[in-house]
Amino acid sequence: MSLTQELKTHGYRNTAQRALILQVLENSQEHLTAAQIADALEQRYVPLNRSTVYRTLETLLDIGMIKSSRMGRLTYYEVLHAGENHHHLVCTSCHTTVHVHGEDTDAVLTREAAAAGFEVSEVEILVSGLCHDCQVKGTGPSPA
Amino acid sequence: MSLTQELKTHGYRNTAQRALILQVLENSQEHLTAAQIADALEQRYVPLNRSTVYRTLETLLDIGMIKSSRMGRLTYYEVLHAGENHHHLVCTSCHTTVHVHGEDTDAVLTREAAAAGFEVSEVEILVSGLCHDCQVKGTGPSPA
DNA sequence: GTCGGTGCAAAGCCTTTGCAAAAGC
DNA sequence: GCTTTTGCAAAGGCTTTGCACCGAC
Repeated sequence: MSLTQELKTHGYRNTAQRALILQVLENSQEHLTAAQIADALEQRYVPLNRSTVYRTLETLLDIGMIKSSRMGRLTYYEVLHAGENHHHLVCTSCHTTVHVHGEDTDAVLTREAAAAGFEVSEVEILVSGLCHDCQVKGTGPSPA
Repeated sequence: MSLTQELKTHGYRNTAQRALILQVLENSQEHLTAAQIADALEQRYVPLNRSTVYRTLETLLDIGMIKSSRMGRLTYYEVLHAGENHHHLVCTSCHTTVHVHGEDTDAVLTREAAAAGFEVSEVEILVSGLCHDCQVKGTGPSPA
Protein backbone atom coordinates (compact mmCIF):
# COMPACT_ATOMS: atom_id res chain seq x y z
CA MET A 1 0.00 0.00 0.00
CA SER A 2 1.16 3.55 -0.63
CA LEU A 3 2.35 5.86 2.09
CA THR A 4 -0.70 8.08 1.61
CA GLN A 5 -2.99 5.11 2.01
CA GLU A 6 -1.19 3.72 5.03
CA LEU A 7 -1.18 7.07 6.75
CA LYS A 8 -4.86 7.56 6.14
CA THR A 9 -5.66 4.05 7.32
CA HIS A 10 -3.86 4.66 10.57
CA GLY A 11 -5.38 8.09 11.12
CA TYR A 12 -2.21 10.01 10.39
CA ARG A 13 -2.00 13.02 8.11
CA ASN A 14 -0.23 13.14 4.82
CA THR A 15 2.67 15.56 4.99
CA ALA A 16 5.61 16.50 2.81
CA GLN A 17 8.07 15.65 5.57
CA ARG A 18 6.78 12.11 5.89
CA ALA A 19 6.97 11.56 2.17
CA LEU A 20 10.52 12.92 2.00
CA ILE A 21 11.85 10.79 4.82
CA LEU A 22 10.36 7.65 3.31
CA GLN A 23 11.81 8.73 -0.04
CA VAL A 24 15.29 8.96 1.42
CA LEU A 25 14.96 5.46 2.84
CA GLU A 26 13.63 4.10 -0.43
CA ASN A 27 16.41 5.69 -2.42
CA SER A 28 18.99 4.17 -0.16
CA GLN A 29 20.22 0.69 -0.84
CA GLU A 30 21.19 0.29 2.76
CA HIS A 31 19.88 1.00 6.24
CA LEU A 32 20.43 4.50 7.58
CA THR A 33 20.67 6.11 10.99
CA ALA A 34 18.46 9.05 11.94
CA ALA A 35 21.46 11.34 11.52
CA GLN A 36 22.21 9.99 8.05
CA ILE A 37 18.60 10.52 7.07
CA ALA A 38 18.73 14.10 8.31
CA ASP A 39 21.93 14.69 6.35
CA ALA A 40 20.51 13.19 3.20
CA LEU A 41 17.42 15.35 3.52
CA GLU A 42 19.51 18.45 3.92
CA GLN A 43 21.71 17.64 0.95
CA ARG A 44 19.14 16.30 -1.47
CA TYR A 45 15.91 18.00 -0.43
CA VAL A 46 15.37 20.41 2.43
CA PRO A 47 16.68 20.45 5.97
CA LEU A 48 14.21 18.96 8.42
CA ASN A 49 14.41 19.29 12.13
CA ARG A 50 15.83 16.32 14.00
CA SER A 51 12.71 15.99 16.12
CA THR A 52 10.68 15.73 12.97
CA VAL A 53 12.95 13.02 11.70
CA TYR A 54 12.64 11.04 14.91
CA ARG A 55 8.90 11.52 15.17
CA THR A 56 8.37 10.61 11.55
CA LEU A 57 10.45 7.46 11.84
CA GLU A 58 8.29 6.53 14.80
CA THR A 59 5.19 7.05 12.69
CA LEU A 60 6.55 5.08 9.72
CA LEU A 61 7.48 2.31 12.12
CA ASP A 62 3.96 2.35 13.49
CA ILE A 63 2.29 2.04 10.11
CA GLY A 64 4.71 -0.73 9.28
CA MET A 65 6.42 0.84 6.29
CA ILE A 66 9.89 0.68 7.76
CA LYS A 67 11.76 -1.37 10.30
CA SER A 68 14.50 -0.50 12.72
CA SER A 69 17.41 -2.52 13.99
CA ARG A 70 19.95 -1.71 16.60
CA MET A 71 23.54 -2.57 15.91
CA GLY A 72 26.22 -1.55 18.30
CA ARG A 73 25.34 1.91 19.52
CA LEU A 74 23.35 2.86 16.50
CA THR A 75 19.77 2.40 15.40
CA TYR A 76 19.28 1.85 11.70
CA TYR A 77 16.12 2.29 9.69
CA GLU A 78 15.20 0.72 6.39
CA VAL A 79 12.10 0.28 4.23
CA LEU A 80 10.16 -2.86 4.86
CA HIS A 81 9.45 -4.77 1.67
CA ALA A 82 6.69 -7.30 2.15
CA GLY A 83 7.95 -10.86 2.29
CA GLU A 84 11.52 -9.72 2.04
CA ASN A 85 12.65 -10.51 5.53
CA HIS A 86 16.39 -10.32 5.91
CA HIS A 87 18.76 -10.36 8.83
CA HIS A 88 22.16 -8.90 9.55
CA LEU A 89 25.60 -10.42 9.68
CA VAL A 90 28.05 -8.01 11.21
CA CYS A 91 31.78 -8.58 11.03
CA THR A 92 33.37 -8.05 14.43
CA SER A 93 36.58 -7.02 12.75
CA CYS A 94 35.79 -4.65 9.87
CA HIS A 95 32.15 -4.00 10.81
CA THR A 96 30.95 -4.79 7.33
CA THR A 97 27.28 -5.63 7.32
CA VAL A 98 25.77 -8.25 5.06
CA HIS A 99 22.10 -8.90 4.58
CA VAL A 100 20.94 -12.50 4.52
CA HIS A 101 17.49 -13.70 3.66
CA GLY A 102 16.34 -16.00 6.39
CA GLU A 103 13.16 -17.74 5.38
CA ASP A 104 14.31 -21.02 6.91
CA THR A 105 15.32 -19.39 10.13
CA ASP A 106 12.09 -17.50 10.40
CA ALA A 107 10.12 -20.67 9.96
CA VAL A 108 12.09 -22.40 12.69
CA LEU A 109 11.81 -19.43 15.00
CA THR A 110 8.12 -19.00 14.45
CA ARG A 111 7.63 -22.64 15.23
CA GLU A 112 9.70 -22.41 18.39
CA ALA A 113 7.88 -19.28 19.46
CA ALA A 114 4.54 -20.92 18.80
CA ALA A 115 5.59 -23.72 21.11
CA ALA A 116 6.05 -21.04 23.76
CA GLY A 117 2.57 -19.72 23.07
CA PHE A 118 3.78 -16.72 21.12
CA GLU A 119 2.19 -15.18 18.08
CA VAL A 120 5.17 -13.76 16.21
CA SER A 121 4.97 -10.38 14.54
CA GLU A 122 8.62 -9.67 13.92
CA VAL A 123 11.95 -11.41 14.02
CA GLU A 124 15.16 -9.51 14.45
CA ILE A 125 18.39 -11.39 14.08
CA LEU A 126 21.90 -10.14 14.54
CA VAL A 127 24.79 -12.44 13.85
CA SER A 128 28.30 -11.36 14.74
CA GLY A 129 31.42 -13.02 13.50
CA LEU A 130 34.23 -12.71 11.00
CA CYS A 131 33.42 -11.98 7.38
CA HIS A 132 35.21 -13.85 4.64
CA ASP A 133 37.73 -11.10 3.94
CA CYS A 134 38.75 -10.75 7.55
CA GLN A 135 39.17 -14.50 7.88
CA VAL A 136 41.47 -14.46 4.88
CA LYS A 137 43.42 -11.48 6.16
CA GLY A 138 43.70 -13.31 9.46
CA THR A 139 42.54 -10.18 11.21
CA GLY A 140 42.59 -10.46 14.97
CA PRO A 141 39.74 -10.10 17.45
CA SER A 142 38.83 -6.48 16.82
CA PRO A 143 41.33 -3.81 15.81
CA ALA A 144 38.71 -1.16 16.70
CA MET B 1 36.39 -21.28 34.24
CA SER B 2 36.22 -19.05 37.30
CA LEU B 3 36.18 -15.29 37.13
CA THR B 4 39.61 -15.14 38.72
CA GLN B 5 41.00 -17.51 36.12
CA GLU B 6 39.37 -15.76 33.20
CA LEU B 7 40.59 -12.38 34.34
CA LYS B 8 44.12 -13.64 34.75
CA THR B 9 44.05 -15.35 31.38
CA HIS B 10 43.03 -12.14 29.70
CA GLY B 11 45.51 -10.00 31.59
CA TYR B 12 42.95 -8.26 33.75
CA ARG B 13 43.26 -7.77 37.46
CA ASN B 14 41.13 -9.44 40.04
CA THR B 15 39.08 -6.86 41.91
CA ALA B 16 36.22 -6.86 44.38
CA GLN B 17 34.08 -4.73 42.08
CA ARG B 18 34.34 -7.21 39.25
CA ALA B 19 33.41 -10.09 41.52
CA LEU B 20 30.43 -8.22 42.93
CA ILE B 21 29.00 -7.25 39.58
CA LEU B 22 29.28 -10.80 38.30
CA GLN B 23 27.71 -11.95 41.56
CA VAL B 24 24.70 -9.72 41.03
CA LEU B 25 24.23 -11.12 37.54
CA GLU B 26 24.59 -14.67 38.77
CA ASN B 27 22.11 -14.15 41.56
CA SER B 28 19.59 -12.75 39.16
CA GLN B 29 17.31 -15.11 37.32
CA GLU B 30 16.84 -12.57 34.57
CA HIS B 31 18.84 -10.15 32.50
CA LEU B 32 19.53 -6.76 34.07
CA THR B 33 20.32 -3.28 32.82
CA ALA B 34 23.39 -1.40 34.00
CA ALA B 35 21.14 0.73 36.20
CA GLN B 36 19.49 -2.30 37.75
CA ILE B 37 22.89 -3.76 38.47
CA ALA B 38 24.00 -0.53 40.12
CA ASP B 39 20.83 -0.49 42.22
CA ALA B 40 21.25 -4.10 43.26
CA LEU B 41 24.83 -3.43 44.26
CA GLU B 42 23.81 -0.49 46.35
CA GLN B 43 21.03 -2.39 48.09
CA ARG B 44 22.69 -5.73 48.61
CA TYR B 45 26.39 -4.94 48.76
CA VAL B 46 28.05 -1.56 48.37
CA PRO B 47 27.39 1.35 46.04
CA LEU B 48 29.68 1.28 43.02
CA ASN B 49 30.17 4.13 40.66
CA ARG B 50 28.27 3.95 37.39
CA SER B 51 31.45 4.20 35.35
CA THR B 52 32.80 1.23 37.24
CA VAL B 53 29.67 -0.72 36.42
CA TYR B 54 29.92 0.12 32.73
CA ARG B 55 33.62 -0.55 32.52
CA THR B 56 33.29 -3.81 34.40
CA LEU B 57 30.47 -5.00 32.15
CA GLU B 58 32.70 -4.23 29.21
CA THR B 59 35.45 -6.31 30.77
CA LEU B 60 33.15 -9.23 31.61
CA LEU B 61 31.85 -9.09 28.07
CA ASP B 62 35.39 -9.20 26.79
CA ILE B 63 36.38 -12.26 28.77
CA GLY B 64 33.15 -13.90 27.66
CA MET B 65 31.53 -14.41 31.04
CA ILE B 66 28.41 -12.41 30.24
CA LYS B 67 26.46 -11.40 27.18
CA SER B 68 24.49 -8.31 26.36
CA SER B 69 21.35 -7.85 24.35
CA ARG B 70 19.62 -4.71 23.29
CA MET B 71 15.88 -4.62 23.55
CA GLY B 72 14.01 -1.46 22.79
CA ARG B 73 16.00 1.34 24.31
CA LEU B 74 17.68 -0.75 26.91
CA THR B 75 20.76 -2.92 27.02
CA TYR B 76 20.50 -5.99 29.19
CA TYR B 77 23.29 -8.08 30.61
CA GLU B 78 23.20 -11.68 31.75
CA VAL B 79 25.64 -14.42 32.65
CA LEU B 80 26.68 -16.64 29.83
CA HIS B 81 26.33 -20.30 30.64
CA ALA B 82 28.29 -22.47 28.25
CA GLY B 83 26.12 -24.25 25.74
CA GLU B 84 23.01 -22.59 27.05
CA ASN B 85 22.25 -20.33 24.15
CA HIS B 86 18.82 -18.78 24.40
CA HIS B 87 16.98 -16.02 22.62
CA HIS B 88 14.27 -13.57 23.56
CA LEU B 89 10.58 -13.43 22.83
CA VAL B 90 9.18 -10.05 23.77
CA CYS B 91 5.46 -9.43 23.96
CA THR B 92 4.57 -6.21 22.17
CA SER B 93 1.62 -5.78 24.47
CA CYS B 94 2.69 -6.52 28.04
CA HIS B 95 6.46 -6.53 27.39
CA THR B 96 6.89 -9.85 29.12
CA THR B 97 10.11 -11.51 28.07
CA VAL B 98 10.46 -15.23 27.59
CA HIS B 99 13.69 -17.08 27.02
CA VAL B 100 13.71 -19.79 24.38
CA HIS B 101 16.50 -22.20 23.72
CA GLY B 102 17.30 -22.07 20.07
CA GLU B 103 19.72 -24.81 19.15
CA ASP B 104 17.87 -25.53 15.93
CA THR B 105 17.80 -21.92 14.94
CA ASP B 106 21.44 -21.44 15.68
CA ALA B 107 22.33 -24.36 13.51
CA VAL B 108 20.29 -22.98 10.64
CA LEU B 109 21.72 -19.51 11.05
CA THR B 110 25.25 -20.69 11.29
CA ARG B 111 24.74 -22.62 8.09
CA GLU B 112 23.23 -19.62 6.32
CA ALA B 113 26.01 -17.39 7.57
CA ALA B 114 28.60 -19.90 6.42
CA ALA B 115 27.07 -19.75 2.99
CA ALA B 116 27.73 -16.03 3.08
CA GLY B 117 31.35 -16.69 4.03
CA PHE B 118 30.83 -15.77 7.66
CA GLU B 119 32.43 -17.39 10.66
CA VAL B 120 29.81 -16.93 13.36
CA SER B 121 30.81 -15.99 16.87
CA GLU B 122 27.49 -14.89 18.28
CA VAL B 123 23.83 -14.97 17.39
CA GLU B 124 21.39 -12.51 18.84
CA ILE B 125 17.72 -13.07 18.16
CA LEU B 126 14.82 -10.90 19.17
CA VAL B 127 11.31 -12.03 18.39
CA SER B 128 8.41 -9.65 18.98
CA GLY B 129 4.81 -10.67 19.07
CA LEU B 130 1.93 -11.38 21.39
CA CYS B 131 2.43 -13.69 24.33
CA HIS B 132 -0.16 -16.29 25.14
CA ASP B 133 -1.82 -14.27 27.88
CA CYS B 134 -2.22 -11.20 25.74
CA GLN B 135 -3.69 -13.25 22.93
CA VAL B 136 -6.24 -14.67 25.34
CA LYS B 137 -7.04 -11.25 26.77
CA GLY B 138 -7.43 -10.02 23.23
CA THR B 139 -5.14 -7.15 24.05
CA GLY B 140 -4.77 -4.68 21.22
CA PRO B 141 -1.59 -3.56 19.41
CA SER B 142 0.17 -1.88 22.28
CA PRO B 143 -1.61 -0.13 25.19
CA ALA B 144 1.69 1.50 26.15
C1' DG C 1 -12.12 25.93 12.02
C1' DT C 2 -10.07 21.95 14.39
C1' DC C 3 -6.83 18.88 15.44
C1' DG C 4 -2.56 16.93 14.25
C1' DG C 5 2.28 18.01 12.77
C1' DT C 6 6.49 20.73 12.57
C1' DG C 7 10.29 23.51 14.15
C1' DC C 8 12.91 25.20 17.75
C1' DA C 9 15.18 25.05 21.96
C1' DA C 10 15.96 22.85 25.92
C1' DA C 11 16.06 18.95 28.74
C1' DG C 12 16.79 13.88 29.51
C1' DC C 13 18.94 9.66 29.62
C1' DC C 14 22.36 6.46 29.20
C1' DT C 15 27.10 6.05 28.51
C1' DT C 16 31.85 7.57 28.04
C1' DT C 17 36.05 10.22 29.24
C1' DG C 18 39.94 12.66 31.89
C1' DC C 19 42.32 12.67 35.84
C1' DA C 20 43.97 11.85 40.57
C1' DA C 21 43.83 8.56 44.26
C1' DA C 22 43.75 3.65 45.46
C1' DA C 23 44.64 -1.09 44.77
C1' DG C 24 46.52 -5.32 42.43
C1' DC C 25 50.57 -7.94 41.11
C1' DG D 1 57.02 0.27 42.48
C1' DC D 2 54.77 0.19 38.26
C1' DT D 3 50.43 -0.38 35.95
C1' DT D 4 45.67 -1.20 36.05
C1' DT D 5 41.23 0.18 38.29
C1' DT D 6 38.25 2.96 40.65
C1' DG D 7 35.60 7.06 41.79
C1' DC D 8 34.24 11.42 40.72
C1' DA D 9 32.67 14.94 37.91
C1' DA D 10 31.89 16.51 33.70
C1' DA D 11 31.08 16.01 28.93
C1' DG D 12 29.05 13.58 25.00
C1' DG D 13 25.73 11.69 21.84
C1' DC D 14 21.41 10.42 20.62
C1' DT D 15 16.62 11.03 21.51
C1' DT D 16 12.58 13.11 23.60
C1' DT D 17 9.64 16.91 25.28
C1' DG D 18 7.03 21.48 25.73
C1' DC D 19 5.18 24.92 23.32
C1' DA D 20 3.77 28.14 19.68
C1' DC D 21 2.91 28.38 14.89
C1' DC D 22 1.59 26.15 10.64
C1' DG D 23 -0.84 23.08 7.74
C1' DA D 24 -3.84 19.02 6.52
C1' DC D 25 -8.64 17.79 6.31
